[in-house]
Amino acid sequence: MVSLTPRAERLLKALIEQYIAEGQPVGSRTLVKQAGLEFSPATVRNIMSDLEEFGLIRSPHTSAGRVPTERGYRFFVNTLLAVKPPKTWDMTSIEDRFLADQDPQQLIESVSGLLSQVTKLAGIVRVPRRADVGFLQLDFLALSSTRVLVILVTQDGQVLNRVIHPKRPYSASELQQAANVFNGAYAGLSLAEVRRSLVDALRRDSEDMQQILRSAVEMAHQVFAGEAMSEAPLFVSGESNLLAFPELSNTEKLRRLFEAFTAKQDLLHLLDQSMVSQGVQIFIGAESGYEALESCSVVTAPYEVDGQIVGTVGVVGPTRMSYDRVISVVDVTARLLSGALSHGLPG
Amino acid sequence: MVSLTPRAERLLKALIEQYIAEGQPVGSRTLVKQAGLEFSPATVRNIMSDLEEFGLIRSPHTSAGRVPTERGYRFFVNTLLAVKPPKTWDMTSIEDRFLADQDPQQLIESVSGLLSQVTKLAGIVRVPRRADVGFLQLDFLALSSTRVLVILVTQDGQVLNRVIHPKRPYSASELQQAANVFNGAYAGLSLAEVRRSLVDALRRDSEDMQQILRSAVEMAHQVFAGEAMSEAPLFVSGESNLLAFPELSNTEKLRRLFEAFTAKQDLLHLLDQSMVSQGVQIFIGAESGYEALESCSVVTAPYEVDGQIVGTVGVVGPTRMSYDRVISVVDVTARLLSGALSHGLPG
DNA sequence: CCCTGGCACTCGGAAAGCCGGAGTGCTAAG
DNA sequence: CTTAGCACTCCGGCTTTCCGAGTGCCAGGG
Repeated sequence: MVSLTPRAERLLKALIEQYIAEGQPVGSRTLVKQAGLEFSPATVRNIMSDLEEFGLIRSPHTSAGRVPTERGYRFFVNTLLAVKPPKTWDMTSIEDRFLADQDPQQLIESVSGLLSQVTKLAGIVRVPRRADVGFLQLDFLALSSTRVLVILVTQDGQVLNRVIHPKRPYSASELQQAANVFNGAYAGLSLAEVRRSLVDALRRDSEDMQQILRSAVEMAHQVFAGEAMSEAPLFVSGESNLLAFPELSNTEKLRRLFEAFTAKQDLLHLLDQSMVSQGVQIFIGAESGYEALESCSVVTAPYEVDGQIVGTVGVVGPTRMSYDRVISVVDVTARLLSGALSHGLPG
Repeated sequence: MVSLTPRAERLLKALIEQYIAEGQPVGSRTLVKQAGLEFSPATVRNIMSDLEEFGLIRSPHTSAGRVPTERGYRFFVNTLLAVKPPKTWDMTSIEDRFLADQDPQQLIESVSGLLSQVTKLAGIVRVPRRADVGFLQLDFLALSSTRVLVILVTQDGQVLNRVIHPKRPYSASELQQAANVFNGAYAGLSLAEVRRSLVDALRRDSEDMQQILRSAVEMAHQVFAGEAMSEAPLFVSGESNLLAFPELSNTEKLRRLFEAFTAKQDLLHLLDQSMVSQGVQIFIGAESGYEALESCSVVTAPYEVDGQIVGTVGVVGPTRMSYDRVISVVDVTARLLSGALSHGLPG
């Protein structure tokens, strides 16, 4: 870790803040004026020279001002940034969203929209991979003589449904009974485990299985084999906000970025990393390790249900973003979401 | 309607096809070469001059070639275009999607992705506004003593669920009974009508209502009052495909367009229009009436369930798109979707 | 020793000028 | 009516010029 004189730190902070605000390389003169520094441009130039040696800033070319490097941003967020609570205006618009009492599921999905609206960047939310969550119960509901609605409820309150066409008609009471037997047999496992058990049970095809359980297993298998189970558990919104940033508006990069949003693969991996530790995490530029996120930063924070981390919320924007604002927004959103989910479930 | 000499029509067709393929203004010389015309560039210039007077083509500037106007595209699709069935390759990739037996709901949502993949443009799907579809049945499922999962099934196979927290605990049989009574009372109405009835029933608060129905009405009301009911019934995918087109890559237009995709309002109105009549509809450029879709065309086709139009599939791309290909893809997709939905439901 | 004013230097970006090419419109001849 | 020829236009790309912003360095002053 580099150590700078207090003056150099002050300067760097002012420079980065200025650059975040304006998006233009900032020169010694403007920096003196803007930050109200008590020394001259020449001095500033000397200090800048040092900062450049440390790799914290660089000049795009000889006679432009300086812009922060990724390392500069990193130093900035690590040691120069005092994260304040969100502006009251932001705060209220976030809280409003959580006041409306909704389904956990709907709430989670809406959070990405919330984040994008408040930060004017792209909001992302990663929900638990379906296969990983706990199985709570299954129910069969006859829609007609040939169609049965299978409802799968997970322990975290997600509901999955699918219509299947069983081989023979079942009466309502048969279905009821089948569900009861099934729930008894598979209570407490994770969805992935249930799926595995189902495959086993079908393969064994044992005669000793109750007839009714057999039916249930066959029908349930159709749900657990469905692609809904392996769906990428990621919501993105407000991608179009990123079009407003000139540093991203140039064709190829933008293209890559948007494809990353659609493919979701990379983002998912990134958010997985962020789930291992608590609190806000920040990936600046290449730190994320994904080419598509080259000149972007990602700010994430995990949220939890009953003390257990289950997902992540976050924001994607250009490296030149208002880290203090974004960090506080992401942080408070994750907290409120955790609260809303943990509050809503027990009781 | 303008009437052109066969030669002029041939020329126009060749010009538009060339322009769609290359995206560059096309001049007399290249046109002669490319289309293998048996007359000279000078003649072509004369004819082009006529076409320009008719407003079918225009030159971006004096010494560029000609590009089609919106009117030109319109004439092209109306009278010059022979819509062929999709290329076999497209066809198989479409059919593959429909082979996988899925939920109607999942199928519908996946179609926008399908369209965008096949056409390399943005795919859109409009599903019935929730409030308009017919009510089929409601069910209550106890998750815990304080949480009840309400499952709402519509006649077209959509399933809506929501967790509510009733005032007092209900036993499974009470819930069962409540659902039965409720289903009997509201069978056959549209969701909007059900909602209205519920509000009425709650307002009247009449003593003569069965106790169990009262409970059902109260719980159901929480579902019908939820925002899921009024959700914009529109799916968009593959927006990022549009970044590949140079004519759209210029900042502000693109921005508008993407905002239209997020806001959904305009697209929804447009698709509403397309639902009134059968078959493929094409909105070229300003024809749609929405500024955001300025240099875009929209190709749509309604799909039906049991002979009733219930939604629309479509594609959004630059006015310079391969209309023949896109039209046939949209058409066949709508047909297959109708087939899959109508096939799956009865039985 | 550090700060500061001064100065020469560099470089990018805008403006201006200069082709070359592609394409047109017109005209006159076949 | 078609076509070859020709003059003309205008865009795009290229170079040139110029200006301004900003730097680095140096020498003088606190």
